[in-house]
Amino acid sequence: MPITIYNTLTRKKEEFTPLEEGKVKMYVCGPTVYNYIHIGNARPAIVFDSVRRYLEYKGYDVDYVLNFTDVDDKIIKAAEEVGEEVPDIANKFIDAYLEDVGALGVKKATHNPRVMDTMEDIISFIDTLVGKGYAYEVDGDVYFKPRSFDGYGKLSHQSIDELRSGARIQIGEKKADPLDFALWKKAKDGEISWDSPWGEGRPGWHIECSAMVKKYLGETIDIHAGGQDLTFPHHENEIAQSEAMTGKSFANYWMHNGYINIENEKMSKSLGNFVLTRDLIAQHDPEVLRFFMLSVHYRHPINFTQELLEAAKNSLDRIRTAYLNLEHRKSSSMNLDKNTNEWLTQIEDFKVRFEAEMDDDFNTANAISVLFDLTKDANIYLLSEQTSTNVIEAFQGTISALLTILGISVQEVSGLVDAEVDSLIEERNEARKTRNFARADEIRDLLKEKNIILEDTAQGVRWKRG
RNA sequence: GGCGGUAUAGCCAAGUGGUAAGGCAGAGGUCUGCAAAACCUCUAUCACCGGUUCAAAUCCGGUUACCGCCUCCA
Repeated sequence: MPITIYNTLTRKKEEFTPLEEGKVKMYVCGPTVYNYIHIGNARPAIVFDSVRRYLEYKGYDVDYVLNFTDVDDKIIKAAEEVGEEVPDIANKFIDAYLEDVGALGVKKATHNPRVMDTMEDIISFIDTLVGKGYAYEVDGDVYFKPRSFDGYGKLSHQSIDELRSGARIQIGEKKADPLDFALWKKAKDGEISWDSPWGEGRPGWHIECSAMVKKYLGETIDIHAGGQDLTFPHHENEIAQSEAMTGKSFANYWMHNGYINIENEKMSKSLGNFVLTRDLIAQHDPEVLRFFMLSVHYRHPINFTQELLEAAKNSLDRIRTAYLNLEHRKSSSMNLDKNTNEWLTQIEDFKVRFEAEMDDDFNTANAISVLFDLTKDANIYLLSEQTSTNVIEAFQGTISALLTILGISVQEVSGLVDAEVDSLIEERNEARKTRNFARADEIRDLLKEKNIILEDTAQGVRWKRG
């Protein structure tokens, strides 16, 4: 089955065909590193990481580039406020970003380019655009002229004349046309700056991505992704810059994830309802947050509340509990032939169904529902009086493999507990044999306080951490 | 004004022509010494109006509500 991707450019789901067989060039717009990331920033990180994981699962070699915007007004402002240098602020929040998304199960990108390290490429990119007549310099600033680029508006599906009404010229800007946007900004006094053919200054926001894509992935890439709000103007401008530069198609598939609301309201500073990823994962299992994000289709808006996160935890626990119960059953299983092949075939079917859902524009919500169906089947299998080791292992292997595509672990707990706990469990077993249930319950309560939950089964006592 | 999104059970959420997946929460039952886990059963005329069709949550027209982008906010 081919993978289909909803392409913002065409507003249709399209069959995915990479430029080069077996390889995917993918670029995701990363954060401006001036603060800890909020959960709205976490969404694209998680969503596109799962896209990447699935592509890799399907055998593609994915070159995954995620940039850091480390030179920008907001960073300069943040640096001024705390009296630190821009690079120090950037370094600090890049580290924090990597730590946060790492906890969320996001794989490391192939490359994490930074603006400061790409300066030469950016400057020469701008220089070429000026030379080709797509951009012009005014008093140390350089602007791009969207009107000089034919396809402007094709991503956001806006006609250039409609856009005009929204555009405006801010004080201090010297644009010839309100639509023009900055490629290079002249340095203000004391501001961090780089030397260029137009004097001291720094790059505009959009140009970095065009330059980085070209540098790390080439003139045309397969997938370009980011948050919905980046469609216009950021991605539209990237297309204009890059295609003006190369005369070639910039990206074949454009993917955009939907927004997150907090308690049904937009996250905003004025409402004071920013939820930092860092704070959240300090209190909750980060993978629960990831599971929560993936339980909604990536293009749809998602509403965040503590209650919904709690519900997501309970949902994920259902899958994880089944995995642990399978584990417990392993020791009392043997290699049986009866019905084994039927079960193995059935398990394989779930995998096929899961893939079909992921093939359909990465429908993780439906893929998760397949995981629940698989879980149910596993639970039903565990009702059998006799179980076969290879079926148990097939269930476990499949649950684990499919969760891994989503970037979530089964959270295997070690089968060992400390000696004291062990002897208590042993004592309780003896107590139960002699029908001393008062003592048995006492021990169960005692261990519960230690966050160890005992469950009696036909195959003996089973324990897990609460 | 331009472009776009969303409206499905108490809650979350799939589903774009063939009679409503899945999860959470809740109720009853089975199992259990009691629990837990699990299993079984139960809970929707899909925002509203009209149309097309043998058949619509799904297509068309209209209405309402909420939201996003058009301001370097993922």
